[in-house]
Amino acid sequence: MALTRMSRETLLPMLAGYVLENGLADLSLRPLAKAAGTSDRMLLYHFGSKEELVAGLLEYLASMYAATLDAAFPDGAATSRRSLAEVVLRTTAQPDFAPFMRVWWDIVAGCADGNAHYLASAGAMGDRLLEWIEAHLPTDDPNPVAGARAVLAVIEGAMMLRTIGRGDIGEAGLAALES
Amino acid sequence: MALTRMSRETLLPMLAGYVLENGLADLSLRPLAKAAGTSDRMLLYHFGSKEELVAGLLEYLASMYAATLDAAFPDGAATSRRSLAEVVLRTTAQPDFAPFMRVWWDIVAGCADGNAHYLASAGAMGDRLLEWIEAHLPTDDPNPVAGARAVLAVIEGAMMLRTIGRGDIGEAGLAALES
DNA sequence: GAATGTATGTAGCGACTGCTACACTTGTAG
DNA sequence: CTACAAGTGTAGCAGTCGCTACATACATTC
Repeated sequence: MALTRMSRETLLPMLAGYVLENGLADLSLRPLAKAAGTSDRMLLYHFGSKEELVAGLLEYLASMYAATLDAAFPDGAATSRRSLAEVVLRTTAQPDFAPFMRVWWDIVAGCADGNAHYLASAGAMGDRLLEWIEAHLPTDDPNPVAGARAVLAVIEGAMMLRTIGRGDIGEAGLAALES
Repeated sequence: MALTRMSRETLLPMLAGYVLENGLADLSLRPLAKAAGTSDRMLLYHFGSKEELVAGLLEYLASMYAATLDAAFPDGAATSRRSLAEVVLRTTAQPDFAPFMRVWWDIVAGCADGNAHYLASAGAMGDRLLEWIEAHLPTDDPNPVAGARAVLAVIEGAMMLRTIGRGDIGEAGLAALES
């Protein structure tokens, strides 16, 4: 019997795993605790309240996302804005990415609800992706700052369209990046 | 005391009003019924179950959205793809539109969750907006089919970025439509 | 060895959830 | 006038929610 002491740090990865599988919208403490091998009582002990737990979780997910980004996508500069967008879109379409996408839209919905924690995390993740895009644009891109924003907007739109079952529209929309 | 008989048809507008104000994610029957001047008991009587009620609600919202679209946006063809996107983006940024946006992201999150009702409604709304865009492109657009898809992808991306507090990125991303 | 602070289990609170049973009133049709 | 279906109020079901009270372990410190 490994009576391993738990802390926020040891718990967060397991909690994140559960959330990635079950979404963030209907999160409740008891099943979450069970999945992490503890009790709702202890989650509240470590985090103080559900709200603080979710806040910590979002921060953790954002850092996890930042760490994943470089690993998930190939290195080097793309040959064009459009091909860069295609790479990102193709990668996020992988089944491994689906859980993260599901949580992502929960976060966006939370932002629309005015939740400050959600806004902070979503903003951080958006900024992180923008940085990554800007760093991977073709080296001869005439305007990397504007280009990265154009690529990001098109990518996010295509992702949303894919989520609502209109992936074909999103892919056709990539043509916007042809200059 | 107007003991007006209620039916799905008379209820739906009030239910939609409540949902637009309170979101779709945490919808529960009792407050919803109260807002509509009835009881949870009667909502279930008229709709059979919460799931059917929500399905009817989504259908109603989709039709409401279709009807609103033409009214909300000015008539006539735009002068460029970009200016068309700007009009849509500016219009959806109006405070009147905020409730609908909030529900919209709830619907998208529901789609990511795999809910078929949500997928059907979201798809219908996406298609409707695509049609509207295609009809309002500049008359001399070389490829309206592709152009509408490009505009839609950029718009939706910009809307999402605005929702997560990165409206500036979205606006800069409109540059993708400069050809 | 006593005291203290950290960690954990059990049990339960009040509020809320979708939903149902049952009785009652209506409006309408025969 | 009667019969029947549609509509509605009251009450309550079993379940879940976040959260708390209380008792208890254990490890460290004095």
